[in-house]
This record gives sequence, structure tokens and C-alpha cells, in this order.
Amino acid sequence: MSLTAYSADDTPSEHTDLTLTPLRRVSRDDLAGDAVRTARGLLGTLIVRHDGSQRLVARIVETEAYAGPTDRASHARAGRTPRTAVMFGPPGHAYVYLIYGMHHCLNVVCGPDSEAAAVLIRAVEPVSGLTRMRERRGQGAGPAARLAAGPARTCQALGIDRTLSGLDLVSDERLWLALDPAAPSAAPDIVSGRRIGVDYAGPGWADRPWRFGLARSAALSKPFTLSR
DNA sequence: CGAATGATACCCT
DNA sequence: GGGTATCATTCGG
Repeated sequence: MSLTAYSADDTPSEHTDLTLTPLRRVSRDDLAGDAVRTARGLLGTLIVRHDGSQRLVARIVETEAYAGPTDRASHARAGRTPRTAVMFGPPGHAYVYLIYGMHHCLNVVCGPDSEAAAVLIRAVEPVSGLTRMRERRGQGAGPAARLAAGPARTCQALGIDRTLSGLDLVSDERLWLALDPAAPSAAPDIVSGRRIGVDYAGPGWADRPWRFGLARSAALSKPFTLSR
């Protein structure tokens, strides 16, 4: 079963019965690399969300790397504040923030330790719990691949808000990361491009190709401009 | 293309 | 303490 074999139709990714497959957690060591390395490495891994009544699972298909305070596009650019404090801690914790007064975005704190680097989860593809995700998104029909094609859509579909910010993704039951048992053995095709919505950071930072996606995934938030 | 909608950071009194 | 510009987005016209 290939990671990117799904077409752009409404077929949910239920090819592997995850209720029968014990999922292995992503370890803290797996998240201890720098932001670019971790952003690439997280592609294809699963987000598991227990909302109290149900387990929702989704596959990460798009990420962005944010380096520490020197990265003018990162929230860490203002230094350590109450909001961003978790990023200045050890890898493996969730940094969730509210944006535009109504949307949430999920980040995974990575390495180097205490240097405020993190990876923004920009899009996921539903794997199980699709019905619940649709309820949360409040959208009727529409292809499953578009349900969580965006950072705020991802949080809405999975029921993630800033009350979960700071939790340890390596040990918490409510929200964690798992290796995909259905992942192909071969390394996935990865595309990259400019990060979205960070022009305010100036060309030196906004031009860096720190947005990553699984090539040909139907769940990407926006197309990647290929070339170069 | 523009509105929605509120926390946050930063500057001022 | 208070005022305000800004925002790692989404949806509908």
C-alpha cells in the first residue's frame, strides 16, 4: 500500500485496519533534529487524537519548518513569551496558537533543545474517524482529501485548540504521533517551496524553501510551484 | 477580494 | 493599566 496511491476522489484511507495494528509512537529522539529535518521526517507519520469519545487518525502530508528566534517568520522572533514558552522547552511538545481570532494551528516542537524550533502541521489526510472529522468541520459533502487541507482545517477536524498547547506528544494520550504501519519502505517523494503567509519576514527568510509536502498528495493546502 | 474575530506584543501614559 | 496594529487562515461573494 503506497503512501500516496490515493486518487483525489472521496475514498477514505481505510486500507489498513488500525484497530488491529498496534501503533508505535514517534519518540522524542525522532523529533530532536532541526526544524527542516523534522519537517521532512514528519511527512507520512500519523497524528492520533483521542477526544474522549473517539480516536481520530490522520496522516501528515504537509509541514513547514520554523527555526528559532533568528527566524523572522517564527513566533519565537519576539523571544520567550507566555504564549511561545513551550517552544523554548524540550522537543516533542505541542505548540498550539490561535490565529485571526478564530483558527488554531498545531506545531511540533523540535530541536535543537530549547532553541525554539518547531514544525507547523499544514495539512493532513484523514485515515480513520472521518465521520467525526466531518462533523467537527461542519461541512457536508466534499472530498475527504480536502477536509483537513490547511493548518486550521487540520485543527478543526481533529478538535485541537490552545488548551492542548504544551502537552507532551511523546507521552500524552489525548494527542500523539505514530509511525504509519502502512507506509511504503521506500522514502517518499517530497516537494518543497516557500512557506505560506510569511512575507512579513522579509525576502531572506520568506524565500527559504521550508515548506514540505508529499508529492502528488490530494490533501495539500496549496499547490507547490515546481521548477528549479 | 474582503470580512470575520480576539489574543498578543508593543508602545504609551 | 490602556490603546492598537498585526496576524504561520478560511470561507463566501
